Amino acid sequence: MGEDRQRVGRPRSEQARTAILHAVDDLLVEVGYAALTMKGIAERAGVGRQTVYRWWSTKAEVLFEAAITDAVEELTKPPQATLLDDVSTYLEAVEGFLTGSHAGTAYRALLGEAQHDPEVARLVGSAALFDGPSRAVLERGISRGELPPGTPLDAAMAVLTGPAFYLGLTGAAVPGGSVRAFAPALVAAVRELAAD
Amino acid sequence: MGEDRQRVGRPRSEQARTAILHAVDDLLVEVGYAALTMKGIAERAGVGRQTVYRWWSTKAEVLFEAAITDAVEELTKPPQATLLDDVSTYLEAVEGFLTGSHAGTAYRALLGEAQHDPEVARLVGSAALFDGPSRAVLERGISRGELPPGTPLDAAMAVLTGPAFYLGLTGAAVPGGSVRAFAPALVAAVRELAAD
Amino acid sequence: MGEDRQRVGRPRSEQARTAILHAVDDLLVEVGYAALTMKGIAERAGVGRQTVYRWWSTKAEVLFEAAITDAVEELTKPPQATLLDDVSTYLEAVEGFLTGSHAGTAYRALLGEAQHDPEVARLVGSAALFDGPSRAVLERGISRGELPPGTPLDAAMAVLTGPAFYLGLTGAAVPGGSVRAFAPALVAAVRELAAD
Amino acid sequence: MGEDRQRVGRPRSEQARTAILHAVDDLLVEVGYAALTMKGIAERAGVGRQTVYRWWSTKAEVLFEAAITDAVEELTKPPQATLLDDVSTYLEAVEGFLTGSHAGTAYRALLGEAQHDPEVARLVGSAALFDGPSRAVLERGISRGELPPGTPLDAAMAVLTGPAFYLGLTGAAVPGGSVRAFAPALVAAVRELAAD
DNA sequence: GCATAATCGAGACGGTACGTCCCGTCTTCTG
DNA sequence: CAGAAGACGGGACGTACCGTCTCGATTATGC
Repeated sequence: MGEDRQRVGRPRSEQARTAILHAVDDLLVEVGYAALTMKGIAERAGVGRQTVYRWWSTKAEVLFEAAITDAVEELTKPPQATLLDDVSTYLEAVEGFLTGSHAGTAYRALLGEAQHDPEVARLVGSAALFDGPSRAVLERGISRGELPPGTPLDAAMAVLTGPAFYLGLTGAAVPGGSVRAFAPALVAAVRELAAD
Repeated sequence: MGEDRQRVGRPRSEQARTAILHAVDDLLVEVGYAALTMKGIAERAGVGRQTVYRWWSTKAEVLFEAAITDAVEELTKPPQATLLDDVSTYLEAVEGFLTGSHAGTAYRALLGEAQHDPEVARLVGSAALFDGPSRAVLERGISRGELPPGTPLDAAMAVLTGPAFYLGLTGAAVPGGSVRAFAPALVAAVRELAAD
Repeated sequence: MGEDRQRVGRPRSEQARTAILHAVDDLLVEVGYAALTMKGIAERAGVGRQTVYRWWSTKAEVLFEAAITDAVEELTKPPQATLLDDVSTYLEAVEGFLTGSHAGTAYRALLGEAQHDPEVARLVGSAALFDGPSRAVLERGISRGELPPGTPLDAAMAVLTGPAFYLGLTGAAVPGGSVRAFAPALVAAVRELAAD
Repeated sequence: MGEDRQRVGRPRSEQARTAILHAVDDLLVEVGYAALTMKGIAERAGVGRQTVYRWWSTKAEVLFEAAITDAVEELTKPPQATLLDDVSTYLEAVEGFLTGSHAGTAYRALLGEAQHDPEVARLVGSAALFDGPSRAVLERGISRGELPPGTPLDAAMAVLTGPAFYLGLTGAAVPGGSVRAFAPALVAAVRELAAD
């Protein structure tokens, strides 16, 4: 596949790698994405600048690797008994992730950067962060019989994720105080999609 | 308020102001937001650097002023005969704005910057770009009797805007080829919101 | 000539210029030429790095400007009564300059750099540091009648300067303890040159 | 002395050693001394970096070993019939060596480095490159009876070598076109030295 | 003939200077 | 007296070498 880079010579230092990922995590919280620099990351990690560049091209790539695993975990919640509960839980997870979490801050920074850098856009797009969790909710709904088997998943995923995503990204206040209140409406929307 | 800044001396050059706004517009297209610099804007406008800083603090502010009027115009479409048509037209406008338009590129860049700069977040938040157009669609629905008077507008606006916004910002492919296909589902969702 | 660079805009800061020249002088003594860096010069002078590069391309150019005036002064001694005394004094000046003086250290460093950088070679060659003083010694000898008017000056200058230069550059011990002892022999050599 | 370094283990590779010396020779000509790097030498020689460092500390040391043998050879010319011819031939050899030869370029580079690195100065001083050849010329003069037995050799060597050395190092044009023209004057100077 | 040991090429490591770019401020001349 | 021009101190950029280190592989000696 390509995973066998370099067979001779000194092997890559796992210690340096984790020090860099930790440094980028810490610095994002401490100084914010705008003030995050490759120089700063290297110094914080106690690592040569070249060592960072050797394995990642931009601060976006480092941040992506540092944050994406946590991000997926935060969005994955245990199954609920009903579709409505499942959707409510998912919406809450999305809201919490975007507005209150560490990994979510990293994701928003990356998505922001993606708006003016196609390279980062490709990187972030490759994660398709919300796809797995939202698809799981829908598939559980189908297997429970709460949704017809022909439900168009891609469209339904966008319907489930969109509103909370929009509120999180624009920083708008959540109407009604909690995004859980959207659940019945979005379930209705998904059923309507399936009916077409 | 403070509209009478400077009563003696040479008055502010309107010519310089518009040259700067045009320059920022052009440069955004030509080099992208990341490579947009205050230095570059001043040079392109044929203007001293200080003159730019005198009226705007950051490139985000210049861009905001240059793009926001166009943005509102692009999102405002003539009323349609039915709620369903109105929603379809609105969705199409949002999609076209975010993915295909000049002003939309500026908006996405600003929203991106807002993810890592609270100052810009405040600026972009103050525009609440989608609020006017989406509220208008809903109010027309109410006045036509297609929606109950008690429909919760803020929540409904997020439901209408969210899916297209999500697809536009993440660069995902639109399921079914057009966002118009979401209209029936979103109308159903809005009605469900109103029913609670 | 070209001395009128920049007629508009902020003028060059004389304060920065002298701070840089002093810094380079100090650093040469403190850390030596090899450890002299543009970065170090700028920091020592309390000046931006770009400000150094704006007016000089290399550390050699800065050092040249900082040292060359002093160098000429050190090599210029008051006229003596006889050619022999004049030559002795000149030889002593050359020796002292190359082995014991501040400006001489700078000159040796530059001449060293000139051996592997043609640009520096041109710069140092343009100074022709020993030409003025050695020619003056010879012309006084001619005007006193101690040397014939037809004495070939260029060759005589090389004969007068060469031995002390050779000893100074190679770091060899001076035979007899003082380079003054070479004077009678070199006067004889110059007379022989003139006789050809 | 210390010639028995390592008695067990893999012996030093003579092949690597000569590859390094050849590489340094080639690179000096191709890129010049300033752009000569230990990294470049190792890569050109097809050798690990450590292998170079194991046997030489600096690029100056490698260059010294690569060039010094050739240098001595170039300065050693067959004896001539008379002192004047011997001196002329020597002067020509010095000039050709410094300005036209491969080994001379290396010597000039090393002498240049010696001006700002005492370690290199010691190394180059230890060679005393011109001592052997110039002393030979003088001793032949004495044995032929053209010079008195008491001629002070060290001073005479500096007188013979200095002018051509000065012209070669400063890159000045040779007055009269050839250094051979200096020979009678320098012979006169040496005789005057002996007479004191 | 098998362990020991020093060499080899390769290449990653922590550092540091390079020369460039832009930041936001300042100081001059020009209209 | 605003505006253009452009120099100022500062600091990050991405690159190149530095000299050291850690690999696996190779090639001698000595038990």
